[in-house]
Amino acid sequence: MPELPEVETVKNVLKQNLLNLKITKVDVFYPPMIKTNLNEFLENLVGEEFLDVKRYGKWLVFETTNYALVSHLRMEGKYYYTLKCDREKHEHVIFHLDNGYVLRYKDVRKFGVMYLVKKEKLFTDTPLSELGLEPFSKDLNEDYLLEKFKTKRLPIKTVLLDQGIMTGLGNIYVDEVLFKSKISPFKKANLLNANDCKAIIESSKEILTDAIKLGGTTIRSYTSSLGVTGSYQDKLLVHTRKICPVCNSPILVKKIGGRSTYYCQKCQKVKDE
DNA sequence: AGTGCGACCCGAACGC
DNA sequence: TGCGTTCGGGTCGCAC
Repeated sequence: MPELPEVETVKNVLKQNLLNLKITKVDVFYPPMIKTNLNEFLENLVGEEFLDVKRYGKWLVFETTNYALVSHLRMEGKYYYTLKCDREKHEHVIFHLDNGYVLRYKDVRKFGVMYLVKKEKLFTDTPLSELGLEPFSKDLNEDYLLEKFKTKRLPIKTVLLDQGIMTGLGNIYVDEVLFKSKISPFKKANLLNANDCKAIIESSKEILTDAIKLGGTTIRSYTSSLGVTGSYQDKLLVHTRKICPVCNSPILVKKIGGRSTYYCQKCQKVKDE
């Protein structure tokens, strides 16, 4: 389930493989995942060369000669880079390359999406325009979070999943960040103070840095795909755990905003409410 | 504007 | 064993 560390890992592997290769043909087998004009997607990438691969939040961006191909893996999207071969089940987009290889996008649940825009439209005509700050941004500080949080009466868990405030955290790492910050996931965001915000920022950076080093988290049994076989799952402190590693209390699981939330009732108390 | 929730998908896991 | 049901993961779109 790709969150920031998984996407970062995939990005790095793709970048190692794709630079300077040209696209000779594009196949789309599930058109609804292409959110910009389908014919332009099929035609405009032909002859384009991969110049860079970047990550913004959980989004992948392939920069080509003239275009930006924006790709979100959602929960199960994967890329494979292999010698040309037959399409396999659940592969929805195949980019043919000028070295005899293909870049294949596989997504069992078909939740992933792609956009193709002219490079200069990347931050105006795609969902990237809606993203908040990167966790590692210099502009991410207590004041920024306090300002964003002050109008939000939703649980902090829900607010940290809002990619328009801070990008990159998903269901797993949000639980980890709140545990490390000793903040209850139920606490209303507008009730957090500067110290809470500071803790969230520091925890996020530490956890994401650590997870990137380990190649991300692999919770479900993934077949080996490009980049996505991390080992951070072994370091998770609350998510999927039964016993709190700090105080040995049972870890509780409850739904917040429809999402399974793991937390320690003793270490993560709701204060000042 | 903020909030709540269904929709999008499909296979694995679960219950009977 | 076989069947039906539930669940999950990120984001969007709609209604209030």
